Amino acid sequence: MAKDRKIDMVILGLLAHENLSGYDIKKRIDQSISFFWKGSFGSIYPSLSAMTREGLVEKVEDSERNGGREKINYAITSQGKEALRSWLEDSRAVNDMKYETLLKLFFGGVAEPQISINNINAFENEVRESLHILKFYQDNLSKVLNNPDHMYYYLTASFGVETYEAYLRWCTKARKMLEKENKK
Amino acid sequence: MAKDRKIDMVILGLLAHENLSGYDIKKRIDQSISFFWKGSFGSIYPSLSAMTREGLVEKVEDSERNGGREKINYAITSQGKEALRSWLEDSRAVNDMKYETLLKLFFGGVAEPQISINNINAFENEVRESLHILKFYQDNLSKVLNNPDHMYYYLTASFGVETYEAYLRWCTKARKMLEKENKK
DNA sequence: GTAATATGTATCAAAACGATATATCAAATT
DNA sequence: AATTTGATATATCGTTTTGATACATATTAC
Repeated sequence: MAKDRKIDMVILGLLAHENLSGYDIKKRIDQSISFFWKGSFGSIYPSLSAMTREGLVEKVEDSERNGGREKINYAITSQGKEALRSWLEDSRAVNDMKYETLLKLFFGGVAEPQISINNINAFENEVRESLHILKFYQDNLSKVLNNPDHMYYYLTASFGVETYEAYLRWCTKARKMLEKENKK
Repeated sequence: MAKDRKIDMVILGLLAHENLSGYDIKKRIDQSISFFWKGSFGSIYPSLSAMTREGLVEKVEDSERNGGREKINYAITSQGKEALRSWLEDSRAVNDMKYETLLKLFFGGVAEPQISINNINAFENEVRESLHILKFYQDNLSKVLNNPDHMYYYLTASFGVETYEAYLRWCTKARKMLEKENKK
């Protein structure tokens, strides 16, 4: 992977809006972008250390600490903002998928069709659930499109809705084909 | 990541059909499944060594060597077939996305809308190209559906076509919204 | 002839994952 | 009042994967 650290951009992007701790960053990732990007503590904390050393972020006082245990808050620096911008302005982007469901389906021929049907059903259930949540986000965001930031969030949510609905259409077609095969 | 090595299943799945070398495996991955799963030499060769040690695959003679340099061919063992099957029969699957395009869009608010339009255009061009190839595959596979294996390949190709077309529809909508914002 | 390209195996540093360790604090339970 | 539970919070470890590079042989092009 050598010399890239995409997690840096995730963190810088989030810090561009508000100061956050490593724990907060993880929460934001899980809540808002996890359907198209994930991040673990094992990459977040080392990235914060590295970026502090490199001057892209800096530690700030834990203001408004009303209870809860002490936390280390980070702020983006002007250098960090520059790094974020130049990444944004570079239209090259790597979109990397790992669909274990498709991997199993691709090799489905070594087992009975029913096995593949089960795998598709499990996938479909997960997708249905996530789609529900995504639609809820999309709906809420559609009401605050006057705020430019929210428009960007709305567009990513819409991407999710559009693709997840495509997944479900495919599930129906694929299952039909496999059930036909199963009856042979 | 600890204790999983998904690349093992990719290799076992491919070896279930024919004996292959590490180099061949890489080619098969790039040609057939790269739109939903990737694999590098840096994971393939260590996996082959580990699985040989564990008895899931074994080295076989390089039959039909008509020129070309010497290669190390591998075959799946009965133990390997068992491992492949029990993975297939487990309907739990992790589908993990890394859409750098969406990441950039999510943080689009820190730059001008034109930047995001450029990013979407770059994405759209890539998708259009891949869709072309996927449709070609799908078309060819639709003619040989009598072979059960080909049906599974057809279904994965169809998944790609369905989702890539959804991507393109979304691109058009997103661009429109951003162009409106750009004129403000 | 020789330069460029394709074939082939292998390893390395860096990045990311998922699990785990450790600790603090608030709320609920006993 | 003491204890357990669970949320908050930081950090690190072993494992997997990536992408780059090294190295060597065979084929094709000029």
